[in-house]
Amino acid sequence: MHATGEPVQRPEPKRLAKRNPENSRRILITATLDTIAESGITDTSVSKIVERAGLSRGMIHLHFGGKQQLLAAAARAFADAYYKELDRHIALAEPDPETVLRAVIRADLGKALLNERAVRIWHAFRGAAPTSEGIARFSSTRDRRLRNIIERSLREIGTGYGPACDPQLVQAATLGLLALLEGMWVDYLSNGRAFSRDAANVIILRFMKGLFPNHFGPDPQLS
Amino acid sequence: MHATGEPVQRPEPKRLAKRNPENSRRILITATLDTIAESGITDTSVSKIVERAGLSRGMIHLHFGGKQQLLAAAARAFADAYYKELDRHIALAEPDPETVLRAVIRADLGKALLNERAVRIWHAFRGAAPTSEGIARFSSTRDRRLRNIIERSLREIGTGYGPACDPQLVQAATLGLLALLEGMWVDYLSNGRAFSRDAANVIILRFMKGLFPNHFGPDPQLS
DNA sequence: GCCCATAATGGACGATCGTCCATTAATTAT
DNA sequence: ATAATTAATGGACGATCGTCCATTATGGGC
Repeated sequence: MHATGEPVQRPEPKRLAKRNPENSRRILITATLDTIAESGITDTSVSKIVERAGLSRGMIHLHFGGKQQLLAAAARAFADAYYKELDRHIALAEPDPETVLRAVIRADLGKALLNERAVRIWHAFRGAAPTSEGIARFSSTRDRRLRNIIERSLREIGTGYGPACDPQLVQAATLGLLALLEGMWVDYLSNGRAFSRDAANVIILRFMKGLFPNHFGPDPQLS
Repeated sequence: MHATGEPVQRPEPKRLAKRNPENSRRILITATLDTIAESGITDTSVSKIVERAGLSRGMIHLHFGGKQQLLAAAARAFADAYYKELDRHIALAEPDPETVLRAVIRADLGKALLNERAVRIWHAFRGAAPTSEGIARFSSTRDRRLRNIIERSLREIGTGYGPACDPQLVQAATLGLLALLEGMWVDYLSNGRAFSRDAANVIILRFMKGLFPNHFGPDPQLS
């Protein structure tokens, strides 16, 4: 026993985690996305992130310089993951333009990209983008890249409809398809349980066939 | 001069604002929506709201019971304003179903509903809805009501296409049109400057005409 | 003119926010 | 083996958060 009432200052032999900065960054980004999906971006705090990550408070400032930059990095990582999966599907479909578009639609509506976690994160970033430069950069990237992919494929398809084809048809169809995909994500977010991937796929194909009657027939894989 | 260094405790004859609780509620809701549009929902604090409203701190707790309920009330007010404008357009168009749908599309893309402030607020609420019951209630109201309006009109139009018409066509077209409208709002948010109301209108009509060839011909008011 | 119900005020409060940094420990270089 | 480098820690810090309430001002009913 000690004579004084003072508690013994036990140095507590701190076991630091293995040094692995790259891994720490990855863990922090994942924890950030998970927290946003679970609590919403408003309630995503530094404390919640580091607690989920199992790392110490200082890591965010050390590796990203601040919370805002971490959010931007998370937005970038999220966009990268989206395109990694999308590109995988597109690579299998090329070079036929209609097959590419079918693959894009199927991938965008697939479980890997369209799920509760992803759609919550997506819309949280969308809502925050107008007032956060760092987030906006990677929230708009998707549109640009995806739009180019769609537009290129549609232009190729459009040539098959001869010069009689309205030159604005391709642009209209590009914007419309993008809007349809976005709208389906919103529908999934709002209606969750009632949403059907196959039904959404069928609807989009119907709309596309309306503009390009010689293409986008019913998917044989779907009812 | 005063003998002591103590500043005189001037009672400062407080001029309270006129008593008008209903007006105070309205001012607070407007200030909330303006703050969300300007700073994003993450940075919308009680302090910012009351400062913009020119009212005192306690008003939020007094009139709404807390910040969360104020946000919910603001979401409801925003949805109400949307439908007030929409209903105004629909009333002029009834009872012809195609005219109603054209009015819905035109109203949804019009300056009164689709503008920078509105679209920022809309997406901020959308992003917050999954984790806020109060906001979700009035964020999904729009879908339900709008969907019913669209579905009813489309069903009426669909009958003109005889029994050969796929019974799922109406449902598909309803979901597709909703998705297109949502998607156009997202496009406006992301691409702001490049967005064209008339172009969006034309695109949606094209898509609808693809499903209902005897309807939704080019709007004579548009190029 | 007085009273009473209550709209309005603004500061106190503890909690939590994000940032920062002195310290500790793990790794690399010498 | 020792020094130098830097990843990792976790608490301190002031700022700001949202809530709450004692107090003050107001307007309608008597």
